[in-house]
Amino acid sequence: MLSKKTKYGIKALAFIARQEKGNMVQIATISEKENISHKFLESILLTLRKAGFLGAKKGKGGGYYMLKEASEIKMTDVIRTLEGPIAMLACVSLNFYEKCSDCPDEDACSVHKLMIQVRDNTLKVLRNNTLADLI
Amino acid sequence: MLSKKTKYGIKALAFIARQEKGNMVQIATISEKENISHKFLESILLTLRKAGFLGAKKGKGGGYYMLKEASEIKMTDVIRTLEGPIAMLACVSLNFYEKCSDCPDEDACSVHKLMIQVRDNTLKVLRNNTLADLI
DNA sequence: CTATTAACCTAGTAACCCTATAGGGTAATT
DNA sequence: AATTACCCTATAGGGTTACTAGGTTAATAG
Repeated sequence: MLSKKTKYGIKALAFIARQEKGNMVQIATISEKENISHKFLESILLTLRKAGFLGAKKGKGGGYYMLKEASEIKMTDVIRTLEGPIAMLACVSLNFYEKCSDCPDEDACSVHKLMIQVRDNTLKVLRNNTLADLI
Repeated sequence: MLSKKTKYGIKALAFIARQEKGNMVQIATISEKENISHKFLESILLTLRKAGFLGAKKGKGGGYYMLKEASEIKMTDVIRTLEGPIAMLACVSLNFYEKCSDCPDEDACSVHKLMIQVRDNTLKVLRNNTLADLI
């Protein structure tokens, strides 16, 4: 299950992407419109800015804005930034791989093979969807 | 990410299904072969028995055994029993639906639509795989 | 130059869940 | 009598989640 952090982050990104180009969006605006706690959202947007999805400007008239076109932002990248691994098991994760302590031989593991199939199908969906598709 | 409970449960089911028909498998055997804590496994197998996947027999020569053919056990059912929802968000779950507190209109939610796609693809894989496919 | 605005940053935190571990007793079967 | 599942409680460390509090820094308006 996705954490609220991820869910809120995606909704916030979509909100910003819906604005006219160059427009600044403030935390408070998103917080109100999307029913997200102001402080929690603050930390989420900071993460997204540091990951290169957003730019920010301080002071009056400041706020957050898109750095790229929404169509260039793959949902895989957003979710990996906010949530971490997309795979259901660390031993089948492409970006967050970890060996299972209980498995001497990964290739012999029945669960492993199944979860690779699930991962591939999930990735297919998330790679084909960009932020633009959510708007 | 899947919990260890689910992972262990699937491995245990696969282990039992690999035996000759009618054979009893004891907790201790699975625990040793699959590197799973005996007590933890005990509670997992109990869950699986109560859910109707396994039968059990007490006393000498007792143990767990399959109640159905492995090919009749869909992975969706196993995972729902052990893990709960398969969907990434409760608001797109077929069996464990819950409304999101922050969404006034589900159909307008950008994340919702995406997660339905993910769910459908995941379900496709898990429904097409039975326990027999893991062996 | 000052006040205001709004993002930045560091902590902290309460509640909850995960992954067991431990112990003990009961019930059924051989 | 021995074996093996069943069932209950308790506990405990570690981690995550979803925030909250409060101060700092940068930009802009007047």
